[in-house]
Amino acid sequence: MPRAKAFDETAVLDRAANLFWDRGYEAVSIQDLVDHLGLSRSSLYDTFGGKQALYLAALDRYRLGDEATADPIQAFIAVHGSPRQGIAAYFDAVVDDAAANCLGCFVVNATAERAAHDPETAERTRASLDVFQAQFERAVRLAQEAGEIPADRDARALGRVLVNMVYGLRVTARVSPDRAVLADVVAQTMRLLD
Amino acid sequence: MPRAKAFDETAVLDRAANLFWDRGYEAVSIQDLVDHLGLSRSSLYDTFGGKQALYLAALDRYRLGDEATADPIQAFIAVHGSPRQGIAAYFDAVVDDAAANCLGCFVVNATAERAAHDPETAERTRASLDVFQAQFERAVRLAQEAGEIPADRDARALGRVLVNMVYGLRVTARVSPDRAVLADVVAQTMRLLD
DNA sequence: TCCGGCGTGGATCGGTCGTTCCAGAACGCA
DNA sequence: TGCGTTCTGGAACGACCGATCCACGCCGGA
Repeated sequence: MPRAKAFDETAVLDRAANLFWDRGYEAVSIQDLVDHLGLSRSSLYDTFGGKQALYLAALDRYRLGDEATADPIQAFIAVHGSPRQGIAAYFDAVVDDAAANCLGCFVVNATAERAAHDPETAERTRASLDVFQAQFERAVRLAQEAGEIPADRDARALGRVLVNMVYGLRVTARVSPDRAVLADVVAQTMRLLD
Repeated sequence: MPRAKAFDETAVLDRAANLFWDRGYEAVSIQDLVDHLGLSRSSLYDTFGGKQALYLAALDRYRLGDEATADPIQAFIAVHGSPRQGIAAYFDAVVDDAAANCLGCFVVNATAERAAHDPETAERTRASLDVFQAQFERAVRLAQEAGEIPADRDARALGRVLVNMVYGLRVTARVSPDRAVLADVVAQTMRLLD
C-alpha cells in the first residue's frame, strides 16, 4: 500500500455539496471543483468517476448526512420533551437557517434543477421527499398520542403538507429571506395542528 | 424599411420560455435555442441581445403573460361566483397541471436555479412572488367580505402561506407528480381558511 | 429596374467544457 | 536501498460554449 490519499474523502464531498448546493449542477465546472475541493483533477476522476457521479455522491452525503442528524425533528422533540414543541422548534430552526443564508436546500434545488431530466437525481430526491414526509408523519403521530394534536387528524396528510411547506419555504427564502414572511408561513401552518 | 423579420417575436419568446422552463438556464445552449426557436443565430442576437437577455425576456413573457391571465385567481372567482370556491378551483387547476406535466413553474425554477446569483432574475422572481401573494391576499379579503373566511384572520399571512404552498407543490410535482399527495396538501391547506 | 438597407445563414472567434493520459513524486514493504 | 504500487500535477484532447462578423439575398422606395 504505497501512498495515502492527500485528502479526506468526506471533507471533499462536503465541500462539493456546498458548491453544488450554492450554484447548482450545470453552473459548477470541473475547474471550480478542483479549485475549491483541494484535490487534483486526476484524483477527482480516479476517486469519484466524474462530475455526475461526484454530484450524486455529494447529494447522498447531504441527504444521509451524519447519523446524528438522520431525523432532526426527533432530535428537537427529544430536546423539548413535547412532540408539538419539537415540531415548532424545528420550524423555527428552518426559518433561522433560511433567513440567514438563502441557499435553500440542496435536495430542493436538485429537485427543481435536475430531477426532471436525470433519473438518478430523481430517485434520490424522491427518496428524500418520502423520508422527510415520514419523519413529519411520525412526529405528528407522537403529538397525537401525547394529546397535542386532535387524534382524528390524518397524520399522513399532515406530514405531506408540512414537508410541502418546508419545501416552499426553501424556495421562497432564496429570493426573499424575509423573516417576517417565513415566520408568517410557519405560524399559519402550525394552525393545521390544532 | 426593406425587409420584414421572418419570425413572430412573441411566439419565439413563448418557445424560449418553454425550453428554459423545462431544462433551466445553464442546460440550454444557444444551439438548442436556434434549433427550437426557428430563427437564426444572428437574428437571435440582433433581436434579443444574448442568452441572458433572452432568458429574462422569456421569463417576463411567462410572468406577465397575456392580459387575460394577469390574475388567474380572480378569473376563477368570477367563474364560480364565490371567492372561496374560486380559490379552491384554482388549487384544483394547479394540481391538475402539476400532475399532468411535471415542469413545475418557470418562476419557481428560476428562483431556485438563478435568483441567488443573478440580480436581474432575483428582481423578477421577487416581483412575481409579491404579485402572487397579493393576488391571494385579495382573494382572501373578498372571501372574508363574503363571510366565507372568518374576518379576524390575517389576510396577508394567509396570502403568504397560500403562495408558499403553491411553490412547494410546484417543486414536489417535479419529482412526485402523485395526485393523491398534491390533493392532500391542498385539502389540508384549505382548512386554514376555516 | 435599380439601389440602399436590413434580416439571414453560416463561418469563425477565443475560451472553456468534461474527460483522458502520462511522467514523476511519494510511500509501504522487502 | 530498491521495488512496486498508487497518487499527483499538469498538459492535452476533441467538443462545444456564447458571441461576433460578414457576404449574400431579400425587399420597399425611386
